[in-house]
Amino acid sequence: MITISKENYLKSIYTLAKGNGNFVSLTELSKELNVTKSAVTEMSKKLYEQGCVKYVRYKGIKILPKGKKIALKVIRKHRLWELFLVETLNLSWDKVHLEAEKLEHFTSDFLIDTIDEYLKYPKLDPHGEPIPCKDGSYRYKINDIPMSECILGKTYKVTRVNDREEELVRYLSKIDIQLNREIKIIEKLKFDNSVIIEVNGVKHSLSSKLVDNIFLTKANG
Amino acid sequence: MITISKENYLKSIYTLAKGNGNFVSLTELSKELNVTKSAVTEMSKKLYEQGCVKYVRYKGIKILPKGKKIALKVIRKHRLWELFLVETLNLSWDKVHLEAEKLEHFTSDFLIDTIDEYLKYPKLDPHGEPIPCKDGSYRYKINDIPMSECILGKTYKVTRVNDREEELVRYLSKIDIQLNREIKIIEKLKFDNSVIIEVNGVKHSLSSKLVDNIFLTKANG
DNA sequence: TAATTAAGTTAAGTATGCTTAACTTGTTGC
DNA sequence: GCAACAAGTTAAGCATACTTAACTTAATTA
Repeated sequence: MITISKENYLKSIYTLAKGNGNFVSLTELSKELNVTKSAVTEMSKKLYEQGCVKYVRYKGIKILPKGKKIALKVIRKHRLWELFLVETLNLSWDKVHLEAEKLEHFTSDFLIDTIDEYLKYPKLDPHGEPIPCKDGSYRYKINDIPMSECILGKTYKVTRVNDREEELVRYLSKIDIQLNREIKIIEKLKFDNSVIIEVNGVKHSLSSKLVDNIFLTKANG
Repeated sequence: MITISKENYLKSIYTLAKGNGNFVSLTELSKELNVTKSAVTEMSKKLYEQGCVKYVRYKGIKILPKGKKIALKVIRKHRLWELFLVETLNLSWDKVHLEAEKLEHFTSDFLIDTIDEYLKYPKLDPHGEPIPCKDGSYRYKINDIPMSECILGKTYKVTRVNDREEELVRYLSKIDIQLNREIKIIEKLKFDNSVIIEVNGVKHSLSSKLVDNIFLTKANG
């Protein structure tokens, strides 16, 4: 039986491995899911028994095709819900993550396919994350870099933000950053890894944590 | 803590008491919720300890204001979801009940209020059931009778059907019965409590179980 | 009124998914 | 190589919400 808890574990394993299918450490997982390491060990064994993951004691956990399929299905539901709520109800992009986090587990395949069709098979969710297709493939390939890796003085376009950090998204709205907004990298401070950027002529200092969760693409021209 | 299971118990207690606040038998509840009587006994004690119900051993269970508030909130979420899915995604009225049954427990007050506003504070769901307001009151008072109590030869309008019976709703669609459709009571068979009706000039025999779940109002003229 | 039956209760047990506490394993720096 | 520490595991225990089986209470009816 794939429970809601298992869906969440698989989603986190897939996400933390960044789609590479790498091993994920159990400590990392426990932090992501806000549970103890022992809870993760226990669940790892169950997911292994169900053929969803490869689990090597003292090493970590790695997603397998069966688990990946489940993870992508949940991610698909999450991102389509986010976009649907923004599109139909005009919810702001900082409010949809938490709602989608719950709805994703209680939506039939039929309903999510209907939503997909209604939205005309969109490629990206409101935070710039690609939406998996019904068959588990992506309609869009990510091609951006975290702000921390950007080059000084250049101008970029914001193409993706981490929706799991509600406060981050809310703060970005506040300083008038949204998807496709052009920003310029003014300064990168080595000592705390913060970055100073310019948006619409206004300068802002972004902490290291913010900088790791904002993804950019080179602006055309 | 009000869990999903408790929400479902309270919803059923409220519904089975038909809003009168009467005692509900535990056997009735166990059938409604598809659990054993012992499970109901156990939960009754918990709901009593939380002040949601009055529970008298060997007698039954009766909803209290605290429990009623929770039940109405869940019912509100259920019915608004049903209507929202019909309105935005064009789902048919026989497909929305099961979806709403899950979504109702995972929808924030903020989200459901937004949906309520989007739908312009509707009075009725797709099956003709009144939708509770945010404050727990009803915008609409039911004023119909079950088909079993209708008078021979008269013409009525279908104003409400029991959405919990998916098959019933699907069958009604099949014989072209929808809300506000006019039907005429042709014959009532005593021996099995079935009723023969006429819809759009076509006669249909409806079993006792169907007849108990369809509610009618006298047609004007 | 006593027997029968339905309704309701209790006790013991199960699965899931957590926790804490004590432990083992693996890795890293000196 | 080994001490120190982080990572991971194990064991015992808990809460929720079920189950089955055996029981008690209440209502019905002959």
